Amino acid sequence: MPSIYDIAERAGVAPSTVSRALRGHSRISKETRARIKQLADEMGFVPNSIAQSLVSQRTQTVGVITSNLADPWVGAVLQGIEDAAHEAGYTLILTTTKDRRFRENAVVEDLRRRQVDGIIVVLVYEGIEEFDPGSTPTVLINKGVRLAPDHRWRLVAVDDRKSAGLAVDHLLELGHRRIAYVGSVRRPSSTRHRQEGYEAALRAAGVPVERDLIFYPALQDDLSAGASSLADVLGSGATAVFCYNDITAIGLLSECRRRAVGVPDVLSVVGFDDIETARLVTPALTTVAQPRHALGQTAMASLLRLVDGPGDEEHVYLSCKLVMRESTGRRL
Amino acid sequence: MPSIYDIAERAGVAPSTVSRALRGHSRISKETRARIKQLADEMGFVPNSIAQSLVSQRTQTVGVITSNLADPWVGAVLQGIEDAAHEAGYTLILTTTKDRRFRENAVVEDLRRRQVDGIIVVLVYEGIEEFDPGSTPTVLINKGVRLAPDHRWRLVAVDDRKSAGLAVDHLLELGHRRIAYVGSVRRPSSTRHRQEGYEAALRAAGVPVERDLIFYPALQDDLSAGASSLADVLGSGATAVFCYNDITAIGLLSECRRRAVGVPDVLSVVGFDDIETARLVTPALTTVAQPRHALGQTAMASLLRLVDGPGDEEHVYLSCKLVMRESTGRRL
DNA sequence: CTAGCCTGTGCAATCGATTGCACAGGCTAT
DNA sequence: ATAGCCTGTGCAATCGATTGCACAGGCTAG
Repeated sequence: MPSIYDIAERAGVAPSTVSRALRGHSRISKETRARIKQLADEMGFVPNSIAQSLVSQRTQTVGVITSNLADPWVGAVLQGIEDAAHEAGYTLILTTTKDRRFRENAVVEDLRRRQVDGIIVVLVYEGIEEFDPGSTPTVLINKGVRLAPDHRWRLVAVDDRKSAGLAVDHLLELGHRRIAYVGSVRRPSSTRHRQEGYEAALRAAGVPVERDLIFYPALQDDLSAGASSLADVLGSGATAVFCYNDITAIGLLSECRRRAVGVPDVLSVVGFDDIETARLVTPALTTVAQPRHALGQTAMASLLRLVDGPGDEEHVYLSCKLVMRESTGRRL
Repeated sequence: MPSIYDIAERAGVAPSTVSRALRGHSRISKETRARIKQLADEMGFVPNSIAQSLVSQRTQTVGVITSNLADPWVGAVLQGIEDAAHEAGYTLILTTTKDRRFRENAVVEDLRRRQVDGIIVVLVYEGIEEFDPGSTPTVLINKGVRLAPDHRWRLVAVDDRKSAGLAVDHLLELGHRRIAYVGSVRRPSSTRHRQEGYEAALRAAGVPVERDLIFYPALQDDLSAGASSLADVLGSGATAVFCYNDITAIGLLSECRRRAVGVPDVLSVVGFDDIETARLVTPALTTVAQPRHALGQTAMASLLRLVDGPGDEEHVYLSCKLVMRESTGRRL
């Protein structure tokens, strides 16, 4: 790999002249510049950004900490981050916590060694109170956690409360009055927010909130939790149900099929997340789509502002979109 | 951020002594070492790996080029790469081609600037004949492409031919004799390999290959392609069908439902890929699972060998596994 | 004719580590 | 007693760039 020294020698000038010629310094004569540029091309010169970083004290790099790369939600967010990073001339360094909570800090040390300009944390699990990014500018993207605004890092997240309202409003508009909520025991924080949104939407429509329309199936696995909740949901006299997430809704949907419960005729079902399967099942699932790509983009934009000036960034909450498909219909 | 110079000053020794103490050089006395280590801790010293890389000429970094991070297949492979990389003390630098073919070379230049020790390319599309990683050790993971063994880079891929055989053997064992194949017009290379595997399996069982059992629906979208092929498949008198991928199979499955065609009673259906949806649809889809995580791990292991010695690595083809679910059954 | 300015280039320090070589002092072996 | 060895530390070069300052030569202005 040729360096500017090799070019300098061949061109019969000093390395500093090569450096200046290549970066277009104004005091280098047109001829010298052209000659050096051509020589660099011929020799296949590629500037060593490691050396550049050492002097500039900037790596043009941001570290990304994810829980699990195989999670499609994480992947979509990551793509949003990458798009924004690429646009700004930044490159991503990727690490994972391998779904083991409290491993975040070990990972941060690695990133600090590598002198990342900033850190973005993308997690699907809750509970990272111990996390400490030190002095490195950090933005957190999380499915569920809602942080106090005085934390040292910034949060970009989905507004669970408002988004849940979207689903419930849709069911109300279809004429449903007895609407059930099936929550998740695994996500105490975000399920609570969605339940709050559910309740608020009902109240706003003048529909009383009834405790016996709210279910928290005890199973750890969302799919079977959803399936197991069907009996209760039907027993409660509900004509529609809003599920914590798509997996729960799909579990419930397949149980409907097994028991020949018509969807949406007998029961309307709404999920949350808009995973790929939602559009693939029959009937296709009506659900609330998270702006996954935008989460990533927004986080990156936020981080870049943090890296440049000590901007007083606020936490950002993005709204979701309702995606109407075939699993919801008018109350008959 | 304190450097070894700051520590040296405080400890009253030379920077070289600090460096040696911290890395456990044998000629540094026990006391000096302990004193310096403690001082480093107190000052919150973090070694600057940028500076280390400059002298060691190694960044302990591999560049990963992906087509699209939002693709779950890519995500799973990536996780395999990360696991193996982390184990070996390497960190990943992530870039994408944003699904635009022929952008790979632009991305490579970026990685070379950053002095990556090696490159792994993870693509879902075919056709990268122009790709040139230069002198950087490179391993390619691809869903479909089969390369001549004299290429400058190594390939880690799934053995499409053999894997397709798994699916067809399963159907043969269930007593099926008229087995259809639904291919994809979008993946000329890999669909051909799977079709070859399909034909080979039939022949091996003494079942003649019939051209009118092989379909290539003209639609670009796999889901509707699958759905649209059902009429032809049934018309051909097939009692079972092997689809190019899960999306095609799922499209076909939902068309079965719409037309009240019993699965697996009337028609057995097998897919390929084992996407998440395969286990979520009803009936759950029997399919061929790709060792996605292992693809990543193997590629990383291969790359590390390439980085160390100029090993004469061969291309590696991994086998898939059949996942039996509910969409296949005995021929009635 | 000379002081001062502009243009184009080189010198050398710097970023934060690593490492070959030199050297001082104490010890052992002959 | 002295040569030679070991131990513990420091000096200075190096990796590949960037950049403030110096300087030479040509030009313009007075």
